[in-house]
Amino acid sequence: MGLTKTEIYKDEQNKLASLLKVLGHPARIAILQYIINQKACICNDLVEELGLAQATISQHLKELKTIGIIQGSIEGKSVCYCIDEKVWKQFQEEFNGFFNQDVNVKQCC
Amino acid sequence: MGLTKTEIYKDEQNKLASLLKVLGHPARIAILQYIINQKACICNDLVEELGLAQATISQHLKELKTIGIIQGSIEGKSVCYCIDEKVWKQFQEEFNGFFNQDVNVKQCC
DNA sequence: TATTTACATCGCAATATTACGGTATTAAAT
DNA sequence: ATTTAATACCGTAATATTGCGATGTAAATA
Repeated sequence: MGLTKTEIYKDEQNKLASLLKVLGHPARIAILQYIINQKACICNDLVEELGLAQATISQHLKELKTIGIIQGSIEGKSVCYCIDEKVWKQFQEEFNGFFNQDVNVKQCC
Repeated sequence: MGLTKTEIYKDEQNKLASLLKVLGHPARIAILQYIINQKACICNDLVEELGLAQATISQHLKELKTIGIIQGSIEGKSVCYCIDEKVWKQFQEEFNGFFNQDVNVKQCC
């Protein structure tokens, strides 16, 4: 075990859950916030901002890249990471679709 | 290792990440959707809807209860789970605050 | 009272995640 | 040409998560 049974869920549920899972780590939230506020964009700046090893930051950046929310472009010997606006907006819609839906609270509890 | 270094992040970042982490599993998304749509509310109904063992469903329900998004009330020998509307709305705001913020896409990438 | 039903909890095995040191690569600087 | 700097990737140890069978518990029912 330790393996999620993805087969039994709808594609949408798996997709939404996997996005939320990637975002469900404080380092990745922090990285996104730094990038969004333009406090840092270069990997090495993030290493100094957060107190994590370079290998660890690189790994988190990779996961964020996997879901497409950021993209990196080589800038000399550094890499500049930015939000992919298109994907960010897709996610906004995805999350709004779920979290901003009407909750049917019948008086069963 | 394998232990997240929570000390180095802001409280808000840790909080948001931990909410997202709990929601980052398809079973928990599916459970929330069933409850929201009133397709199921009783634990045992969820066991039949999803194809997971009762122990597993119970564990996922527990995690959802931990973040307060659902609450359970004893109903004879069953337990009825419902969305906690107050908490749900708090989460909406929390998520909207993050995902609906303006993304500063400077032309660095 | 004995049995059944609906859950929660425990304990385990399998797998995943987190964090990091070490190393390879590539580009700039010397 | 060598060195330095920035980063990706690999392997590994520690820990967390997933899923489930087994067991315990409380309420309903026979």
